[in-house]
Amino acid sequence: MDARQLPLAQPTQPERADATRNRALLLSTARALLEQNGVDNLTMDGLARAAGLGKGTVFRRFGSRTGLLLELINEIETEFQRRFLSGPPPLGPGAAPIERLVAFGRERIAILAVQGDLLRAADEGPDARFVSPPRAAGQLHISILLRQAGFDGDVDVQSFNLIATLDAALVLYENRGEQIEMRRVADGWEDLVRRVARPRS
Amino acid sequence: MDARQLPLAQPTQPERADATRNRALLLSTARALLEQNGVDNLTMDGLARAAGLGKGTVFRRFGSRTGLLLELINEIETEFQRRFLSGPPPLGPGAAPIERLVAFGRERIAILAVQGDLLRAADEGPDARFVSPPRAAGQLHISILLRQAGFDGDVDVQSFNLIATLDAALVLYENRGEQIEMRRVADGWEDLVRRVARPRS
DNA sequence: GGTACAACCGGACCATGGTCCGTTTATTCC
DNA sequence: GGAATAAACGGACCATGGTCCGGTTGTACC
Repeated sequence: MDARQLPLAQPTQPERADATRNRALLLSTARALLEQNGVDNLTMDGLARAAGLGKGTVFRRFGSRTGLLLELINEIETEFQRRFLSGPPPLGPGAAPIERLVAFGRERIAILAVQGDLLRAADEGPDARFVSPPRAAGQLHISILLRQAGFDGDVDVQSFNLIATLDAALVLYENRGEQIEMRRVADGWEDLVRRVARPRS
Repeated sequence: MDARQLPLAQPTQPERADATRNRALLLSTARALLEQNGVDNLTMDGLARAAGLGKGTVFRRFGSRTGLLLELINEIETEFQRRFLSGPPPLGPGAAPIERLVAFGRERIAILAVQGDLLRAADEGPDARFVSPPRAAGQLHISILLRQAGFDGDVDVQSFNLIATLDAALVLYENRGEQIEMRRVADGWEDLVRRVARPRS
């Protein structure tokens, strides 16, 4: 059992009171703007102005637009993580590894169906896409389950392959661009997992 | 047998002579800049200046930076496409479908090992990533081979899943970020394909 | 050749992510 | 409370992808 958590979730170094206040203000303002205009229209400058702060402040707090989105997503990801790490089966511990894997993907896809746009926007940038802590946590989880299931292949590589299959942009494109219902995508995940997990030859 | 080709490869509507000339000039200039400075330092304005043309011209010819990169890549993709559509086996026709699938991924990964940065840069943008003609062609190819192999699952969804596994950014991250040798990535592809293609249950 | 028109060209202009640095302010320690 | 310091702040500034439109030029047709 690996207890790695989202770094975002743990309290960071002591932050000055005004900084903390502004972070909270920015996050709530961002959420409001998000709900109102959608993620595509959330600009850093606009957020700064709406919060009555300077643009520099926004960047200092979150580093980049992606960083901001990552914090906005944090709640969703943390909740998901909690559920697959310690929630009820079949997602959480207690069910067979394969069943947990199946549930993991199905849950993920269900989340994407609802929060897809935000999740997708959050891992933009061709590089940063793989560095995000939530993604790393999910991949680690897959690795662990694969091993527990007695997977007899290259766990590292296959965990990359499996999680790539749950990429927000990919799933959203299948669904919206290609008109494939989420149900089929989810069934596809289950089928893939079961095929992959069977002993080799 | 589906003869769909890269739209890029077929001659488009008659283009005025100066336009054609400038397109060629821009492409060769871009290639020179690319070799010299790397893809990250190729800017549209810089290209225009280096070619002695206006920025608007560059955008008119290629639509966007991604469009330009797509044309730069066209040669590589067309060649690859030719090989898997009509080249010698096991990549081309003549080998068993599964073997062709295996060869397809291995070849793709080999190409990424060499031209990775350019290929990755070419499908940026969270949306446009799936629309690019080369990708569509590759996915279609996978679909066809899966069917020929008698695959008994959801071909559409699994072709998405399989091709996602060969994404440039993903493979490059495995290799460079996680220090997984390309050989392992390629072996992982083969293993994945063979597992997926076996009859269900 | 001349004329008309569509296509092309250029570069000013815009939007937005990100950086910089002089100024302000919270905090700590006397 | 006051001084010292590190952190935070703000907004001007930069780079770059992308748009626009008035002027130019290739091409077709007479």
